[in-house]
Amino acid sequence: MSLTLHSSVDSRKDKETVILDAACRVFREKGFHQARITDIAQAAGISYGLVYHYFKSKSDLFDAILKEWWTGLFNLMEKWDNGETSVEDQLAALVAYFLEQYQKKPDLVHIFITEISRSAANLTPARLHWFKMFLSSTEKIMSVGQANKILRTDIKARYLTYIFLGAIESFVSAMVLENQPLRSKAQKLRIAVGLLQVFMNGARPVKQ
Amino acid sequence: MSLTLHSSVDSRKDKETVILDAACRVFREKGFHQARITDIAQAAGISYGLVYHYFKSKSDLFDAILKEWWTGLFNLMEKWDNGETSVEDQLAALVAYFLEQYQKKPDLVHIFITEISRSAANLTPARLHWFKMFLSSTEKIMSVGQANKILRTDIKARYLTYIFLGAIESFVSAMVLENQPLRSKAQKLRIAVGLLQVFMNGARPVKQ
Amino acid sequence: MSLTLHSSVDSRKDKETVILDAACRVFREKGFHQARITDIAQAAGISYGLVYHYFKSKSDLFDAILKEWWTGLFNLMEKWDNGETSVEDQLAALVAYFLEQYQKKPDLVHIFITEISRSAANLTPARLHWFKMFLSSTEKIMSVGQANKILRTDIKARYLTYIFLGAIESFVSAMVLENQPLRSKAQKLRIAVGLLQVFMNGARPVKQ
Amino acid sequence: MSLTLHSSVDSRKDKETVILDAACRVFREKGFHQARITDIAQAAGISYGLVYHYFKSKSDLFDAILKEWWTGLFNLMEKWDNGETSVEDQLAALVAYFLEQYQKKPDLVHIFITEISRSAANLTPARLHWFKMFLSSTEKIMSVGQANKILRTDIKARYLTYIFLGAIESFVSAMVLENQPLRSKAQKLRIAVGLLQVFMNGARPVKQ
DNA sequence: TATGAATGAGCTTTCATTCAT
DNA sequence: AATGAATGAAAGCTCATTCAT
Repeated sequence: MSLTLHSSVDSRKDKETVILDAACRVFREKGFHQARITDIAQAAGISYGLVYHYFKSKSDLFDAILKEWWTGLFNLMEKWDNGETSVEDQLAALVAYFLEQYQKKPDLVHIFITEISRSAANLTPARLHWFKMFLSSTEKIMSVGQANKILRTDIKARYLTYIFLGAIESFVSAMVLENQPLRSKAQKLRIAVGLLQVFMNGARPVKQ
Repeated sequence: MSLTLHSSVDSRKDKETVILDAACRVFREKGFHQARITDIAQAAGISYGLVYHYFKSKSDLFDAILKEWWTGLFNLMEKWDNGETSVEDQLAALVAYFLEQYQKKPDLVHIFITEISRSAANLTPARLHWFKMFLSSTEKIMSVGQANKILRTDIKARYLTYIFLGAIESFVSAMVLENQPLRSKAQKLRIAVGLLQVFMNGARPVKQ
Repeated sequence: MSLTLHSSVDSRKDKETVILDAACRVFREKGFHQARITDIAQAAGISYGLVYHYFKSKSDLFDAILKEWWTGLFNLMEKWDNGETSVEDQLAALVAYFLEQYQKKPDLVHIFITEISRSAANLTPARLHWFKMFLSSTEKIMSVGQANKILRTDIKARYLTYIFLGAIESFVSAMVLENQPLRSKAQKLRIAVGLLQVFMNGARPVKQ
Repeated sequence: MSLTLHSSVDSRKDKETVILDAACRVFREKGFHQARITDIAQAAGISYGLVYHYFKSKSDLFDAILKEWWTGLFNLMEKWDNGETSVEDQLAALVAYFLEQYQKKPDLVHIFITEISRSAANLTPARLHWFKMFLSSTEKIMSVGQANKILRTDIKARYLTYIFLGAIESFVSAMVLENQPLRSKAQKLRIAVGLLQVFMNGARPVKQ
């Protein structure tokens, strides 16, 4: 009996995951507004009515997907609150997070880029809140980098933030568009290092 | 009489322009799919029926907006066919085009970025065609830059293209998001130079 | 001056006729509801606004077309009120009227058949009124024919009416469909005679 | 359990039938173009959205109605391919089919006449295809009748086809218009025989 | 849990009609 | 007389969401 219950709970989690994965795929393919619940249900191999058994609404389902993204990201960033991690390491860790996520869930990264980062103007208040928190945290890193003279100061910290995220996003978008998989750990490292190098080179202080 | 006729022709053009401008604004605010004809008509101060007097459909209206963008861009790029312009100058001209357009029509630039560049996966065939032509042309510039040893070759020309465009887009997106106006010619130049510098620095060949 | 006025009146008539002819063509091609004022104006070589200068509405324009039809038909039939014309001659005259009209204005006949005769269930009260008057008059002829023993009585006069008109309509429809012109007077006569013969043969009293 | 499943399947069929019947009624009353989905839904006692749950579009719904008509008709006619049925019997069977259908589904017959037979000029390609097949098959019967000297040859087989179908249609139209029900089998037979007689008499070869 | 029937708000588009010029 | 800009009612269709089974 208890086994049944347990497996039933697991089954709930499993089904939720199946739906979330399907939704991820469909949201990435069509975008939030163009994605239909029917599409998601079909992709998950269930009836569309069942989606509402697990999620309150389309919006709710979307937020559940985003939650995964933000949880991972803020878990990572809150470790830096003690100030012991170098700017380079923090930026490297950010790049690494994007690439790791891209490896595990490319759709999730793509959704973040297109539906959040690139659509910031139209976000719901809750979604905007998380995004702004993320921007602020990244901007703080840039400010420290400027204070430490490893980043140029003739471009505002917020702009450096945009450039940095833009570079990551471009790279990832490109890989999505080209359908490029991240095969080995080595390859991931090489790209991460290259990407960071391009940014740090580009953003290093100019000799007057 | 000729004046009347002339002003009548102008009136049609004027109204078309009013609609196009309103559409530009609304498409930027809400995105193509979320923008309603009613919104556009309201923004233009006319009834929704009139939109269809000037444009065949919502899609047609959108294409009319894009046409302006592509016309300007390809007019610029076809001058380089003779091979007499340096890679740096071509890239600088591209940056300048984006910034100039952003100054004149920030919404247009934003639409290009969000609806074309960042949504390439869902474009209509016609729209994809133009975008791919643009990508190819830019990639060709990067290839020449690599051949001339002013751009690193450990990153594929197509990826350099994405990074370059991504940097421009990030910058412009940031300005859109921050509602940052481009006040003086000097400011525009400074940003363009800075942006190009960041890219060229970041993308310059690595000493082995 | 008076010449000018006169020619102006003529010009009004002319333009009205042009519109009526165009409308006839378009109504026949598309049916009343599918015909657009724009189509008619285009067919007439004028702007759609001008149609409303000559006719109050689309419905009004349609009625103006029908008026031509009914006027001719009732002009013909009222001559028979004195009872001096034989049943055969009356039926022959009816056939002749349809064929003549078909020769002069095939579209008009087609409109009568499809929009009035075959759509009797949906007519406006005014249009239904005229149609019912025509049916009654024709039925009266059939009744006389039955009384005179030249038409079978085992089929109600009203049904004979439908068959008779149905035969004419079939023939004319066929000619319309096959795009068959009525070339000579002789040909017209031959068809009229044949058609009448088919009906009279078919409808003649059965020997018990 | 199996009962529940079965009744569920039935329920889908039932609802489809309810919609088809309602559509039949409305299409007959207003014609295809004037019939609104709302009308059909109202007639079926459901919401308009549900119509789209069962049928892809208004056109699709219309075709579903026509399919019933053509299926019955071609099932009947393909039995004659072996050439063993006499011309009279074939024509009689056609008349009978129209009358039987009229008895069961008068709206269906009316729709065929007004929307297909009488509107052949504006049919969609698919609809025209079926209609032309039917015309050809009927024309073939007439040709055989002419070869067998039981039908006059001074009228082309195709024209005889039009007259024959026109006679049936007139009759049926009349019954529709007069709201005349077909009460008994005997009555149906009498009308069928009368109708065929009228045609065969009218179309029999003329003695020279 | 699971299904899909049922609903209706909401969107694009068409087109008769009006009216300023 | 003549044009076509302007309006808005009306219709087809989509799809998130609810709910009976």
